[in-house]
Amino acid sequence: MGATKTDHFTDKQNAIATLAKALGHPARVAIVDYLLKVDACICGDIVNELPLAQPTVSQHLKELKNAGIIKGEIEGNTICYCLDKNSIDKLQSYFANISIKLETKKKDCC
Amino acid sequence: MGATKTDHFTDKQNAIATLAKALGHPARVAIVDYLLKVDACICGDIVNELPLAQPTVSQHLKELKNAGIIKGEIEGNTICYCLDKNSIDKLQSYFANISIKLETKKKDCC
DNA sequence: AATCTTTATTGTAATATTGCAATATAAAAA
DNA sequence: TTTTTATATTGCAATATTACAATAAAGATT
Repeated sequence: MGATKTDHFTDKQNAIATLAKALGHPARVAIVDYLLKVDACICGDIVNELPLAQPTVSQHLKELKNAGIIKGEIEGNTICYCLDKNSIDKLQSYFANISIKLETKKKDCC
Repeated sequence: MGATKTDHFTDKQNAIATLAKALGHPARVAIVDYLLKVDACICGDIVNELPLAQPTVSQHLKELKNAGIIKGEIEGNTICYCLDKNSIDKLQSYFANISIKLETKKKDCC
């Protein structure tokens, strides 16, 4: 095998997994960090920021976009990619909820 | 190639990527959800909860543990795995920070 | 001790990911 | 229009992931 059985899990579980997976590579975390650092969407020099070749960066951007972490399109000679706050918030609230529930958990044997 | 160039990114980026990657599969999200739902650490029936064979579940648990999402050991006939609040909090604060920064961002072209 | 129960490990096949060179595409500049 | 600049796509090789059958390991039960 090797293919993930996504149809056996809930939509929410699949949604979280998709978002998390997109950030499961340091290059993509670095892209997110960069998009956050530069207070603009004209980010044509992501390639220069990363220790990766241009096609590789382009591929990572594509995956971030497919997962919904970033949005935007290219505009002429410059790309215009922004973080999608909606997706970030989904992740944030998912983990916040876990954290709160763990806080009030009685039995903690580990 | 195929190997990730982890040495070219910051420790924090690698740390976030490792945690996110561990949750980048719906089965592992389902395991986290289950560990949170059952208010105890004796969780010997995770296998019955998931649509996966026992070795596969064991492997996913191993990956969650390696990444630091869960902690614990087996105790006799029952496993005792708990969520590691520290890791969850790392993810939560990472995304919360992004969300806050996005909130106050001036230029949003997308 | 022999058996049962539970989890881990090994081996293997199928599939996915990562990375880049080469090339294509498309808008901007000359 | 030609050239430049910036990004995307294709094709391919190396590696990683996913899944499970078979088996091992180890504590619990009889």
